[in-house]
Amino acid sequence: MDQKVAATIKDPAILAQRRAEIIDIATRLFLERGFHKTSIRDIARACPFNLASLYMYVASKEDILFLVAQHVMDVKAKAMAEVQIDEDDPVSSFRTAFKAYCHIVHEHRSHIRLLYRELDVLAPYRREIVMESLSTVTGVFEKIMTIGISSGVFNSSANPRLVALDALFLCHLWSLHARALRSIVQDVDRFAEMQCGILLQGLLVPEPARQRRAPARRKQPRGAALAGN
Amino acid sequence: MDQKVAATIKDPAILAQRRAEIIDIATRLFLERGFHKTSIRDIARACPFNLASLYMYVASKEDILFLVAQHVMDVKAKAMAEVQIDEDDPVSSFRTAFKAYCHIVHEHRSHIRLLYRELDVLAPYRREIVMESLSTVTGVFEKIMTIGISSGVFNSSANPRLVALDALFLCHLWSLHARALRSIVQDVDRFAEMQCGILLQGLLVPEPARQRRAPARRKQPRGAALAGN
Amino acid sequence: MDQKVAATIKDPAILAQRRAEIIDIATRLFLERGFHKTSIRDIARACPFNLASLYMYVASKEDILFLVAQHVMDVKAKAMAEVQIDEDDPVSSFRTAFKAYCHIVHEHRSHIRLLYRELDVLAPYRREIVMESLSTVTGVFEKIMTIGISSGVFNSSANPRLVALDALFLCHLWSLHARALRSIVQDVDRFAEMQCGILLQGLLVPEPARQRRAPARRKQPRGAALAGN
Amino acid sequence: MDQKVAATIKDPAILAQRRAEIIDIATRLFLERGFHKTSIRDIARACPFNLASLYMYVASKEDILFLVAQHVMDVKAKAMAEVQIDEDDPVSSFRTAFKAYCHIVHEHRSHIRLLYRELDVLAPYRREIVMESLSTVTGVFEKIMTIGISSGVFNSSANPRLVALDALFLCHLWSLHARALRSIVQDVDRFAEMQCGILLQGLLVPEPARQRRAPARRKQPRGAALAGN
DNA sequence: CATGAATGAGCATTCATTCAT
DNA sequence: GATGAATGAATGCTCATTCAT
Repeated sequence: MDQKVAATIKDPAILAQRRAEIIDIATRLFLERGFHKTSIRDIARACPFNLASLYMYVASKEDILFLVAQHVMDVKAKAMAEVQIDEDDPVSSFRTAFKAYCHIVHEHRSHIRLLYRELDVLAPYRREIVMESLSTVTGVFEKIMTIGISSGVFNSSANPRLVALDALFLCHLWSLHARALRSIVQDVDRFAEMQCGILLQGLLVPEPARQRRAPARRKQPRGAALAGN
Repeated sequence: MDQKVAATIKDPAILAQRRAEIIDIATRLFLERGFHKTSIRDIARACPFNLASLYMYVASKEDILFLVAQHVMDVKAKAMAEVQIDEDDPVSSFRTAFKAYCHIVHEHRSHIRLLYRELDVLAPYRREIVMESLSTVTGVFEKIMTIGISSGVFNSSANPRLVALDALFLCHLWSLHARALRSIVQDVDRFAEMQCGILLQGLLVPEPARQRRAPARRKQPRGAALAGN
Repeated sequence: MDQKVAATIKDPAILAQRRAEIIDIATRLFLERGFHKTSIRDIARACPFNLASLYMYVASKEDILFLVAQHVMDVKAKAMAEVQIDEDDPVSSFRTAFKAYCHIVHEHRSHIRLLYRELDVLAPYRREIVMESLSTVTGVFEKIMTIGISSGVFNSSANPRLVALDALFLCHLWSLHARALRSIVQDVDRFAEMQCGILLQGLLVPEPARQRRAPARRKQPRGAALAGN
Repeated sequence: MDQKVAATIKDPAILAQRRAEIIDIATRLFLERGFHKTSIRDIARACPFNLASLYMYVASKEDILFLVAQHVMDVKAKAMAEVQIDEDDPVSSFRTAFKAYCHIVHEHRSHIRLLYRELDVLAPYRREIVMESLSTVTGVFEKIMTIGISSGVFNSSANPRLVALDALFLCHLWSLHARALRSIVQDVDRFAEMQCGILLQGLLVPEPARQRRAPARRKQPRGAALAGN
């Protein structure tokens, strides 16, 4: 993971350890004040080594952001990789994966916000390297979708990759629009269930079961309709 | 929209015109290099007036970002307000609104990315002012949902506000992950249709039509899972 | 008094009135924030006329300080000129003048501090013009001294002009070292008396009356000696 | 003396040397053009190091003024501390101290003027730190006065602290009003003698020696005037 | 391998003053 | 005579980075 980031130091063990420290400290500071308002001096000050030394493990401030971004993605990917998924039952698999990812998002909600905010600082090729880590997550959903479609459980018109992306970002909502969501759902579990329900069942009531109450066209929606959920 | 941003100038006509120029230029530069890497000097250099004059129309660099953000939101809100929606048919209303918003997002895709990136620079109270503009869009979806639910077309278990937020965000995907999407869908129209399809119909094939190929292994009945908790 | 300050305006009546306004406002602002931290815009903002108009009555920021300084000196000089002095009795004249000037200093203590602080901003020739106003005050003391010396009441070895300057500045102490004085004397009246006493009587006990209590050489001064006053 | 002024540098020797250079240069510039008209760039330009380096030794422009002020006070205090004073003879002690301080004032006359002018720029707590150095000087006079009073040489009605302040200020006159004094006394020595004479002996001719030429007109007996109230 | 010192380039903002109308 | 708009020139300060030791 550290390829692409040049160092003046030779010993890989020291390098790894120092970088871990840098990542840890920088992440904390970037979260607190953002990338641009955190100076390299701020980072060095919090490090157990010198500002000049820092430049032995890292070649520029951008490098640090890259390392931090990669680390965040790594942690998320690993967490997702550990989720046990029963491939035999696509529906419950989907649910499990969705809920799991929601929890991961919840746990790293500020990191995700950080990435959405600061990733554009990176050179395009690095941005892409970071973004590619997403495939660990989308891959899970894609696989489930493909299985589900071929087994006839999932709508064959749904594009697995698009659905995977949707799933991913519907979870990210919890991090990106926390404020707006707070008035709708209080905890992640409920959020995960609701989102998953919408995604799986869709909004439409299935034709046969539908009974139009129309011609009702009142502007004021019925209390019951709103309270029903 | 210009309230909350102080100016040293008196003539409102000049103020409006100059600010329009500033917003235009700043938007372009912020998109190119980001807010922090764009200096006030860069902006002034591209303006037909002096750096000191710039401060007659705007009191700080943050003001400019605020103006830009408000402008972007305004344009989007106005475009959305012009969409004709037939309230009698919630489903087609939803589709129309969704597609319309997708197109708006498409047209302003870079601006939206800008907002996601730089909004955190603003003072919280200003961030909120900007975010409140979203209600113009979510409001449309919320209303459609409420009508649809009360008329029995939409699933009564769906929370209108959450769905509205989902719709919005599913459209934003087009802006935020254009790159990842490019390999899946080529044009907005198709994107809009697919997303709208997923949202409306869900991923599950309706029970009666389904023929399970694999041996059933459900942990709990599907309906129960949604209604439960 | 307004000579030496150029104006673009012709009508002397308007000029005088406007300048009076400017002096008033500028004095207030200079006292509050000092000369350098008061911008010409600050002054104009508090004026009933425009910043550009201000430049019709005054040619530069320095001009304003000059006007203010002259005004302050003028007011003090006039106040001193009104003091009734009985030339027949030099001692009581001296006392009266001293006390009167102490009160004037007290009344304008912040203005005096302002002058001590900011006068060096003025071009030397202007500084001198302002300083010359002091002669109104020193003149009073000089005259009293001269009379007193020739009538044998005052020590003929005392230089009238030096004494006059001393008297003046011993009064200024009240303005310049207010802080240090606060723990010694509370009100001007007492201060005036004490200072005047020292100046008139000197510190030495007249030879004939003196009785040395020596050889006492204790490091701790006697409580009585300190409490005696 | 350098406490209270933060630095980014670690080596105290370099810090001390650089600060000495800064103090030296800044003092010169502040004297020439005043604090506000001297820019940090002006100072840096005259320094053997860079503008950015300057900020390694000093954290703000105010710091520099503080350092300069402290230095001036320090030098004066040290010079005063070296004056040999014979406590057995308060009168000659007073004279020695007074003359010594006059010479110190003479040597640093421009620095004293600088302090009177610019000290108000400092934050109050720093102004106080600087002013407290005055006690080194006033302390000397106070002590002499106290001894002199208790041994009956000095007028017991004189407040030692006020006299100390007066002595100080009467010396400062040489710095603050050099111009006005030039026509009265040419050199410091003569000035010191005259001032000291006035202060010690007072203006009044002792009663027994006095021969009034004018008809007496006293409003109240002299002694009463001093003791009264 | 480590670090203290150093710096060129840059930043947001302000201000006294002028001038066309 | 009055004023709104405009600006050239500074100002105090910061920062990512380098390099001699």
